[in-house]
Amino acid sequence: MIRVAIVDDKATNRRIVSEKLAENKCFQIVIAAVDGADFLHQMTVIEPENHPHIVLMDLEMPHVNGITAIATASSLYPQLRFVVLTIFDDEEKIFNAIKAGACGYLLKEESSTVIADMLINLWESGAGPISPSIAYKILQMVQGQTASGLRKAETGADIFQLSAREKEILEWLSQGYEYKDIGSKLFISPNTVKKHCISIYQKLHVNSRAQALRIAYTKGLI
Amino acid sequence: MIRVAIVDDKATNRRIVSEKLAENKCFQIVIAAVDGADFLHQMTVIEPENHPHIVLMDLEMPHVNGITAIATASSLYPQLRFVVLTIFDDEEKIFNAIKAGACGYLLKEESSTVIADMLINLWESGAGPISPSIAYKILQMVQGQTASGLRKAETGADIFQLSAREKEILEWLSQGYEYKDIGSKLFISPNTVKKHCISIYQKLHVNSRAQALRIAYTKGLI
DNA sequence: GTTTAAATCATCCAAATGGAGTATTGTTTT
DNA sequence: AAAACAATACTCCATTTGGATGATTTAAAC
Repeated sequence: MIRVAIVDDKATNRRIVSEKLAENKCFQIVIAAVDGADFLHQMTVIEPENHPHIVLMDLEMPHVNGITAIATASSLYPQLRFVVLTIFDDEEKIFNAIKAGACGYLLKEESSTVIADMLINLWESGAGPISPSIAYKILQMVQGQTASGLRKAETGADIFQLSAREKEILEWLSQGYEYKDIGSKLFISPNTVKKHCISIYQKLHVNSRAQALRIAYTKGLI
Repeated sequence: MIRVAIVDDKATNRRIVSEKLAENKCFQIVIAAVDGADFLHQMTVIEPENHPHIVLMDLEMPHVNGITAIATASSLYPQLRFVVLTIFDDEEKIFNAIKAGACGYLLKEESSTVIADMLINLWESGAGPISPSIAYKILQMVQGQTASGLRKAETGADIFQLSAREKEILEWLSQGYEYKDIGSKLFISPNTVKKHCISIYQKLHVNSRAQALRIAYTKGLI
């Protein structure tokens, strides 16, 4: 029997989740709390042998939000497994919840069987349950291609007053194409492409492709 | 119709995957390659309008392994989506594959319907397909509780197995210096610098400085 | 209406680059 | 001891690049 705590400020949500889990007889709801403060308090009054194994935590709650509650409770009760169960899937919240100590992150839109299966799997194998779309966002965090890692193309390119055509050609240059390739793509002579390149180098105050690409990459021109 | 490439050194595996996808009429296998080098070569001879949308990549292959192939190809063909399809689930490989540019990571044990569903979802919504147990390992990386997640600093350049000297020369190249400049700085012949450069290009599977620098910048080698 | 700027294309030339070899010298690894 | 690898260096060759210079056309700016 897996003991589960539900933390959500909406009574309707708590009831829906309870009913979803009730379809499977191996779950037992031992705590239903309205926010983080309520959950932490109930944990202090319940006997340790009746502590929940898994805590389903909503994020948007009054008084003490889910992130804070996870961060606090995971320190006080390291044996608890915290699963975020929410409708929010923005990177900020995902990242903070994970850093706070959540071992899983499920969207409320998941079907009851999926949620039940994943919680049972968490219980049996220890693998945290994660909704596919959340998993992909986490992957992107590891990849570093989001939020912190992305650069805005508009700001950098205009300092050097490159014309639209020059920006276009710089883009192709960065892809590794040579004069005649770019000429074919744009239906112009390779000589013209070369002319544009030299103009670009002059505006960037360099005299080789590698130097131009260095500026392009480091200043966010491409 | 989703065009798919399969890269696996075992003919049996390629056939099994083909048959799994053949159950769903919306997939079309456009490339079947035996290793990374084979795949990269086939990409150069196929017309761009027939390029695959999704590349299913095994990791353990002779000549050019999957990680290197993804790192190279994702720079050369940014529009491709790379999905690792393998039996391995150790953190080292997951981490390297993600850093190399994979957008998904599926275990071969997944059923054909699950694989098909996730690839279709990738096609329709852009969300990378990730097996649940893999997703949890990625989450742990973000949490910073695992070994391979912690030493992320060194990994970038090591995917391509560049020697220390080659990394050094790649660094100078990115600064915009030419053979003779670098030779003077390192007290070696420009001929030797050139030799190193060509070795670097071979390891990166490119054939120009601009292409090498693109990979270097986008994969964090410099 | 003239000026200015951008985009187009060309020719000539010197330098740099990419590629295929061959070869020597040290380390490692086996 | 042999094999593999890394770093060094060279030659020969075709291609690419950077630069200078001149020219035409079109569109926007004054």
